[in-house]
Amino acid sequence: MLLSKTCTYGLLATLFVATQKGKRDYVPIREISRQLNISFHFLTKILQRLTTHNIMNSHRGPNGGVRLARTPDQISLMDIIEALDGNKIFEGCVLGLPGCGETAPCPLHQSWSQSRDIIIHSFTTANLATMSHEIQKGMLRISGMDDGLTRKDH
Amino acid sequence: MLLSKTCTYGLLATLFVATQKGKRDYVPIREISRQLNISFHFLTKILQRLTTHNIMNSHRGPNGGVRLARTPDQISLMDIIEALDGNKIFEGCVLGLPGCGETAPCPLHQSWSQSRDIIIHSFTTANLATMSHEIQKGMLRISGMDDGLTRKDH
DNA sequence: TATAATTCAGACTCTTTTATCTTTAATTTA
DNA sequence: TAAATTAAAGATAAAAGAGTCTGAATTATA
Ligand code: FES
Ligand code: FES
Repeated sequence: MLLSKTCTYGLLATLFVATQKGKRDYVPIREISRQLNISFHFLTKILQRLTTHNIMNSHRGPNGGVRLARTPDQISLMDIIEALDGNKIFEGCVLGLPGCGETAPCPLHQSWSQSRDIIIHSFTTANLATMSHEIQKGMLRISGMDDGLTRKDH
Repeated sequence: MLLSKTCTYGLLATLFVATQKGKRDYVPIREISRQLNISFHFLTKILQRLTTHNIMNSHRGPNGGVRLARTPDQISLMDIIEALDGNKIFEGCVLGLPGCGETAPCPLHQSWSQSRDIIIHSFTTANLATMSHEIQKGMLRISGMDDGLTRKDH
């Protein structure tokens, strides 16, 4: 997998929170967990990291939860990916050779670097504002990942 | 990482064997291990799997080792990737949602599926024959991955 | 036939990722 | 102030991936 589970959960949760904009101040983690069918405690850890990376704000107590720390148009998908998976996942040679570059390319370099640039570009330019609009219009989905398993800790 | 370590080692080893074409019949795994700085026992397991998938032939005893089971132009990188990482790594939604497709795309579907097609296409069309030629001409490299660590089991 | 070279096979360890559970601290509301 | 709600923090467990080790089986060759 390109992205870790931690990262995909973090992206989905952030997108979900973005769609809740205006409905309330903070979104409880427990509700995100239930809506997206992600383990509550696992999700808590992920959102903690997003909080320390200044992507989310959190608040305890009744009516607490998490909210976006910045306006949605100032948060790109890449921000979230870097916070959770680090900024090294797109670096380096796909074959593990040291020093990926044109001077000493590996057999896959040409095709890989081309794809990689496309991915990086789209992840960097895609921000939460435009995406949450499309989600709200029903053009994109962020759920439907129910795997039939029941989790105890929702 | 897109490809597992098992898979990258398998690709490098196969490319190395392809460049040895003509020099000898079978290439000993121990020599591949030394040349590419990959743990001998780990590599042995990887090549066993390539043997059962009919990508390699193996031979025991003195002058034994592995060789390509088919001519290099009949083995694509995708053959090796599928044998080692399975054919599911390019399937499915990058966000883990069920049923990746145009009818119910996730927010990343557009950019991801585009890059994915490029990668799949290049891995499928790239075969060992053309690559080993370029490696032998010094245009592409498959080694240089020495990480400074000394492995005990070369 | 003895010996050395080599793959084959399985069990085992170590590390990282993923997930769960429990306790603590902060906050609101009544 | 008491009770309810919620995130924070930490300990632990389960699963998968990566790597190691030992011994057995096979083969060429002297
Ligand atoms: S050198 Fe291998 S991907 Fe660039
Ligand atoms: S639906 Fe997510 S990548 Fe296709």
